[in-house]
Amino acid sequence: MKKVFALVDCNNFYVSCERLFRPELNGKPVVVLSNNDGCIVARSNEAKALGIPMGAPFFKFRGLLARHNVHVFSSNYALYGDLSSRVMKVLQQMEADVAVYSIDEAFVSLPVTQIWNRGKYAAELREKVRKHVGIPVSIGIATTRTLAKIANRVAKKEARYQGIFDLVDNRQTEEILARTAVNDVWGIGSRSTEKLQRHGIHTALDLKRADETWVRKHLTVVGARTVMELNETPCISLEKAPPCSKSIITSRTFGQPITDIGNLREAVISYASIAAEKLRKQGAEANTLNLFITTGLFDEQSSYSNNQTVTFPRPTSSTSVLVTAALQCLKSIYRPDYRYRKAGVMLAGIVSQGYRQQELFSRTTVKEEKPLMAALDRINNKWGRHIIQYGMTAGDRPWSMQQSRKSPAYTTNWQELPVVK
DNA sequence: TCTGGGGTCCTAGGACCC
DNA sequence: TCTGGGGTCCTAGGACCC
Repeated sequence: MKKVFALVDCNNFYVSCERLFRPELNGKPVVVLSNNDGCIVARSNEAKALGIPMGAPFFKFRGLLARHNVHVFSSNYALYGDLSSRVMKVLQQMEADVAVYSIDEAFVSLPVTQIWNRGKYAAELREKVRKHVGIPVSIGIATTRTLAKIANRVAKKEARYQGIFDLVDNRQTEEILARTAVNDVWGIGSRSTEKLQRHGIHTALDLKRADETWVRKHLTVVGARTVMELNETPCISLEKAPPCSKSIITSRTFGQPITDIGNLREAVISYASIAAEKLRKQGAEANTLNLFITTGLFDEQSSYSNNQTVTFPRPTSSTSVLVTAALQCLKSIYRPDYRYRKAGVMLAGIVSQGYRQQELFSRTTVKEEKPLMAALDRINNKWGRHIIQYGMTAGDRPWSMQQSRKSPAYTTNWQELPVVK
């Protein structure tokens, strides 16, 4: 029997999270900003209706937002992450095979027994999430993930379907594909869209019927897979539980440009520490660390970017080792007199600790360091990130983020619990 | 003044080996 | 005139996603 996928996608997720604790904002225009209050990354339907595009720079839309009384929030990832895991938990309780795809989306592979009953099953899913978490979701159902994405768009856009749309054995399928622009197909970005349009392919239906060899040649196997998926042959697979990620990046744009190496060092220490924490959370260790610094893409004539990689003699997750390596990199690529805007630490060559090969000759300090790192993580978890930090000086942090409109961490910090009056 | 952050996968090309 | 022919592994860069 054919598999059937349901793509469950939270509606305007970050906005819905904010509204959960500010119900008076339902029906009003709301947007959420990226780190540093840089871009608009989530919009309520009312904000979309005002013509605010996804990813728009905040400063360009300030006027419009003010004129229409749009509520603006800085991003609150502690809140969104917590609500996301609650949504995913509800899905997992439905005896389905759940592949979490992003913070606000999951592909649910329907249990065989529910395939004939899929409309009802989806409605039940949707209701459970609403009741237990309070976040509205839309569900698209189809025989491949690419088609489920398209079904989800329909569910979201057309109110009459009440948040659920089913493309399995649907006679309207071709009509819907004909109405879907090719750049709205999952996996087709702007570059591919250009190529396809030049070749006369404008809609999802055109792409479905496109010549496979041509697609393979110009869009590689990735594009060819998309065509197969449009033709109901599933070939994009997702790991249910990825063992551990292949790379970890921690990078930020600074609150203000930095020239001083002292400030840069502090930012780098902080990013390396966060990356090390992420690594330990997965029970993993990394082989290499890469540090990059840049003056930014939109900058004046004198721009400078550089990066450097260190490879460790053996994989590590120790904050002190990673911080030391990052600082060495910084020393060798730092050039004075530039206005730096961003820095980042990237860890790669990641292996889970269990897989690490035994070493014969190392007189490691690992034994003593493990409990230290565990204690560090415990304390920072309990009291908030970076209560304890490596070699930081107190005082100004010109590099730290600007987030002037952040909502409280309602669900993850005892100090910020919502109060019922 | 002001344009995010964190990932994945694929391909081409270089280095190296026999 | 006319450079061997495969392999493998690694890295950088492109494209895409949310």
